[in-house]
Amino acid sequence: MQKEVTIYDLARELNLSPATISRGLKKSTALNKSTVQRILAKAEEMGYRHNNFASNLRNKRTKTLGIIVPRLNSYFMTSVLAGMEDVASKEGYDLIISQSLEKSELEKSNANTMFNKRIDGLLISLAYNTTDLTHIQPFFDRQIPVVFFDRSFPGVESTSVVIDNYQAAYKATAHLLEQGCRKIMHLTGDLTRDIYADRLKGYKDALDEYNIPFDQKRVVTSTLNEQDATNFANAILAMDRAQRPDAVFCANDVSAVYCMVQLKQHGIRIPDDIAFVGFNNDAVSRMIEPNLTTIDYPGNKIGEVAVSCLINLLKGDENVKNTNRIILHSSLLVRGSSLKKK
Amino acid sequence: MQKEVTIYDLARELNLSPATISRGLKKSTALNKSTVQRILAKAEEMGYRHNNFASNLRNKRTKTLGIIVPRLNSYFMTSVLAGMEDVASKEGYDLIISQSLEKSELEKSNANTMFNKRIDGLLISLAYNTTDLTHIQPFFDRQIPVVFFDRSFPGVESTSVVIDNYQAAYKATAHLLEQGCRKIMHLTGDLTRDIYADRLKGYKDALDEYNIPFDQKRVVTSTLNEQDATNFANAILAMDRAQRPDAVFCANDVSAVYCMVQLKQHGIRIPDDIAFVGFNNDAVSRMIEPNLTTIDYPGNKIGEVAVSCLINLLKGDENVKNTNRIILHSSLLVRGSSLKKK
DNA sequence: TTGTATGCGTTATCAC
DNA sequence: GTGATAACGCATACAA
Repeated sequence: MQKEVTIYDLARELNLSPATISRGLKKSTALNKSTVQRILAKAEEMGYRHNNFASNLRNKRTKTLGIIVPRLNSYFMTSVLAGMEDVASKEGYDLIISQSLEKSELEKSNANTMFNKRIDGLLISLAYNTTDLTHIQPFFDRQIPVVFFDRSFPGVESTSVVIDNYQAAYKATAHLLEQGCRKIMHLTGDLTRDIYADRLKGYKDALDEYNIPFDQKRVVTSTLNEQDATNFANAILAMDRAQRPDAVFCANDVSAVYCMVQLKQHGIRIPDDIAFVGFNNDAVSRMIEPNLTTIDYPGNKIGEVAVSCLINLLKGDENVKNTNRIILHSSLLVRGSSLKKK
Repeated sequence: MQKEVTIYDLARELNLSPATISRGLKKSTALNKSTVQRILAKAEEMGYRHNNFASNLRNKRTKTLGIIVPRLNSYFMTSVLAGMEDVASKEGYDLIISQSLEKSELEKSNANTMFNKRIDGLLISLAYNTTDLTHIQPFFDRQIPVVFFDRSFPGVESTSVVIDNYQAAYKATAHLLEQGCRKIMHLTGDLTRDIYADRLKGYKDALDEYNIPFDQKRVVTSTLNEQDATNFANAILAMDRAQRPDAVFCANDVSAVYCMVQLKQHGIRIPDDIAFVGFNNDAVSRMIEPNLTTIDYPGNKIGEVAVSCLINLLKGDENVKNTNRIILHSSLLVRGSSLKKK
């Protein structure tokens, strides 16, 4: 281990006090411009590296943000993280990232770990089956700011950065209705997650707008994974003609794709027999044939906004503190899977 | 900000010295068992949290490992990270994760950031176009251990955790040959990355084994992304019948899938006209029809091994220091895309 | 087995 | 403008 250069070394070399060096390094305006220049130059020359630990110890801040996500393996999540990393690093914050793998248990344990690591703030997108926020309570208790993104919690006092899932689902469903579909099924996730509840509501209201009676049997709740999507497809295949849907609106792209694969293997033509709309604009939506119509929304932006928001909270910004929801724009990308030939 | 409990608080409560508390907290065997118990109990009771910063400052270690990956958005990478997180957290290490997005420039800047954050060790999978290791030199200079995984660098003195890409590619190609394919094309990535060079070699040697002359025109280098895969497919479509391949071996699944999609849209039947083999066992390999034959290898395991290795290095383990490559097992998963009907 | 004293590198509070 | 000093919380060499 090589010896590290400290402010004392710089002080000695420049015949200044460590205090002055410390100020110079952060370009304090209370110092002579020329002094600052000399200090910066010397630091560069001697290969000085700021020591976060001493600094954190002194400041009682860790300059670290914790992130808990359900999974990292979607294009959406990757974009979110990229956006977060971008803003965070500009503001000098580190990120600690962990996955809950959609399990509430793991989410709790991750939150606990982060609490013990004394992160300055937490960014979290909830797991499927998280039904309470007791594991977040320690953060609330210590006034450590928490920002929810994408998957939030109803009625929570923290800020949430989300899209208008209701609106997006409404648009998706209305699009199918415009294509002439009348028996539209909806494959959704756990309805305790507000994003899925909101999407269901959008679906319902669109039907209502077109005077199609809502039918509970047309809504299927699942984990949206490969197995469930295939099961869902099999259920459709088992229906008699009169029952069969002429369209399916899935709450994510992955489930839509697996479902389409299964249906196609059994001779269902898409979109002629059944039209499809997904959600997320994942890469897979462009791999399936026909390409999947889906809802696109900006992961990057969500990440950027969430971190900015958190950092403003850390700075004690009162405006942010009173902001409950930040809603970002989403749009419908129409592709082959939902375009009925006229 | 609530006041934190320190070892001094515990010392006062228990009428012991801070030194004893410090020892007790790490269950030093030099202490009375009962003393340790009392300390642990009190710590629990008072809500004591260990302060990493004070500890790191004292120890001159950060207990943080840096990870640089090309991208986070594949199932493989997610598995690798999960494996890394698992072992690292068991050993009390934090992870800082960053993406190079396949750009050497970004990789350099990330490495630099991590160097300045004083990570104890670095885990890196190189970007496509990284041709030198000058950005890693500072780590070598300061004897900060570096472990390469998946994508390594030829001739580097550090340990690498990889699979036998040569063997895997050999198996993949031999499988196609056994299916009766004779005009096998290979879509590969940047050949400066040894994994792609090795795969090419495996492809060549398998051909050789079957006495098929190697033809440079049958090998296409690309970035393996959506656009390149589609272009590659178009090039195949533009060939006259005699030239057209009867099989394609792609260096990853994503390119194979995009290529298949494009070919299918132009009436090519898979596997009858052209058989396909990919690499990675990504989720998309099971979304395409027919399902893609691919090479499966354990991301989790690679992550676990890489971190164990790095931690042993940090402990000064000489055996690891002298280990140049750790090679993990991979296997061929045969699926519809390469199974010619007899 | 436990206690004393000190330093890790930085920064904030006073001084001057 | 700049300097002296203490404090952040922990861990270790040395004493007892």
